Amino acid sequence: MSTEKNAPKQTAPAAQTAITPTRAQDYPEWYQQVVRAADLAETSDVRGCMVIKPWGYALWENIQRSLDKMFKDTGHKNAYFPLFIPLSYFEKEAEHVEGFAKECAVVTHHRLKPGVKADGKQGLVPDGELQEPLVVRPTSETIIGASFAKWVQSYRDLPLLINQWANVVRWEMRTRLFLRTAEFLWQEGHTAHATSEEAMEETLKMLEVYADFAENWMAMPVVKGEKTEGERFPGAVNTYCIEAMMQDRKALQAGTSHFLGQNFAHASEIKFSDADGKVSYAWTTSWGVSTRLIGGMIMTHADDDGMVLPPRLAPSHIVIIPVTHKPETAQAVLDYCNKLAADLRKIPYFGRTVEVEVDNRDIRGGDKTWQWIKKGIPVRVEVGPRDMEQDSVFMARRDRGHKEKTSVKRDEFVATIYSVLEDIQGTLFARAKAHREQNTQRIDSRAEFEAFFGARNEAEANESGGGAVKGGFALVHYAPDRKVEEELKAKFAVTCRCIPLEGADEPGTCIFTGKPTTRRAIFSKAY
RNA sequence: CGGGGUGUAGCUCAGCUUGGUAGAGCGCUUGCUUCGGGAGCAAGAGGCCGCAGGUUCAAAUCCUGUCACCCCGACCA
Repeated sequence: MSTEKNAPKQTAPAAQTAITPTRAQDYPEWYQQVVRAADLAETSDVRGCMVIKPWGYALWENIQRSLDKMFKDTGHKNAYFPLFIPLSYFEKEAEHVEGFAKECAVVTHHRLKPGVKADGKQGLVPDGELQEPLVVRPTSETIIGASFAKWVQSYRDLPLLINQWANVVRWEMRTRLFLRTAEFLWQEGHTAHATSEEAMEETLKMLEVYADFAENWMAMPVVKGEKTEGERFPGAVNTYCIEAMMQDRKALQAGTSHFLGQNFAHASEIKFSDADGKVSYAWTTSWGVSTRLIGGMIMTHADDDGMVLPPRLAPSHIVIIPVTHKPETAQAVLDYCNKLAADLRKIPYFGRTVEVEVDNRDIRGGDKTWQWIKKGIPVRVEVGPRDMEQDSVFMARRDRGHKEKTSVKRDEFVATIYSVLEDIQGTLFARAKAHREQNTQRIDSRAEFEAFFGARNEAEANESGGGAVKGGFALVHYAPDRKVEEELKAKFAVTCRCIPLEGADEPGTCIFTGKPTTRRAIFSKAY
């Protein structure tokens, strides 16, 4: 980051924050600092790849657990397919190849031998060239399609509802922790159906599951919508998505669900005999969400003091910090804290029990407090000799100011912790939703549209940062047109995020072409 | 792939223009004091200055090459 750049702002007296710079000063840098301060992940020596640290991985495990149950509840089974895809499989679907060709890692050799490397030094060099190169999966439609072709013979084998938890590799030019990394973790659902209607129903059902998860677990409000042609998944007939607004008012595509028609069934020969003995190609879908969701959670909830975790997914809910600087009471306080933790851990909370840390590390209390604030733990509790005497605890919530602490009777704390966590969860969602609504505008002319996004460009250009910055979600009448989208992207860095599914039809005219339309679309800058 | 920048202690960086074989802050270790709170003082550990050549009595510093990373662009279901 550039300290010179931020220096003028520091002339105004500002409250000290745990994260520097603040969101208003330099949002992208703030994001990186939050990831680091919260100990979620770090960059690795491998280009574009991240190391997910225990606190971040625990968050991913909670995402997995919750989503996995939702998938199972809707009839899906987990399976696992190879990391390597023969190049010839990949070539079967023309649009698909074209869409991914520029970002593929390719395995061409299968052993090493001593030799002279590219830099002229002695070392190990690849040897044993493969007859057919293997592509490290950027997505698995083709390799799973090959299995589906074997598994499906009759209409009685359908629907086939499969999910895979896996890593994938996309050789992106520019990467950012969680938001876009060369390797990332995700789940990919792949299903095959006898009819187009069933496949479409599945596509929308899973979109609904994603929206439910985003809003009710991540506390991240989303818009469900359909992508325009230009933003579609390569090879898909329709792509649906959930889009969320981040705190800098840019959109994040948080999940996608694709109706693939019979394109991949043709490519992979997924055929079946129907009840009349006629052979048909299956209708397939695919849908996925990734570790990008963690990036979305950060940019939705985190503040200038670091991460803020929604309780339903938080790796841990409560940290108890014993105040043990007086040796004569230290052990008693610690015992009291451990007993409190044990009682809290008996309370069920969204598929698990309340998880509690007793932080008895030998470091200063203030350090502990700030570390946990930065990690985003929902509730902090301090217990010292005086609290113990009164049988009470000193509680602070991450959704409120760090100085706002209240003394609560111990039994009341235990009795109300469930509703406190739920209250935090609700507050985070309400806050994010209000932010989105404040920054969503219905726009009815091209001039207004340009003012909405153009003003922001000027603000960015002169580095003024927060304050009067405009932009956000623009709800406009739009008749899909690739040329218009290309122009808007070039001029304003704005893309059509989706055409929202919800809400009544509203006839109008496209603000760019004047063609008649039936619904409004969302335009925004995006990650 | 085009333009710009940076590689010096675990982290953030200074030193380089005007060559003389290394510094600060934070972090870490130890001690004392302090502490219902992101402490103070003191001592200590830690780097062949990205890599390879070259110039020179002498290179973190100058020259050439190379690698890596970052930023802007292109690209990004």
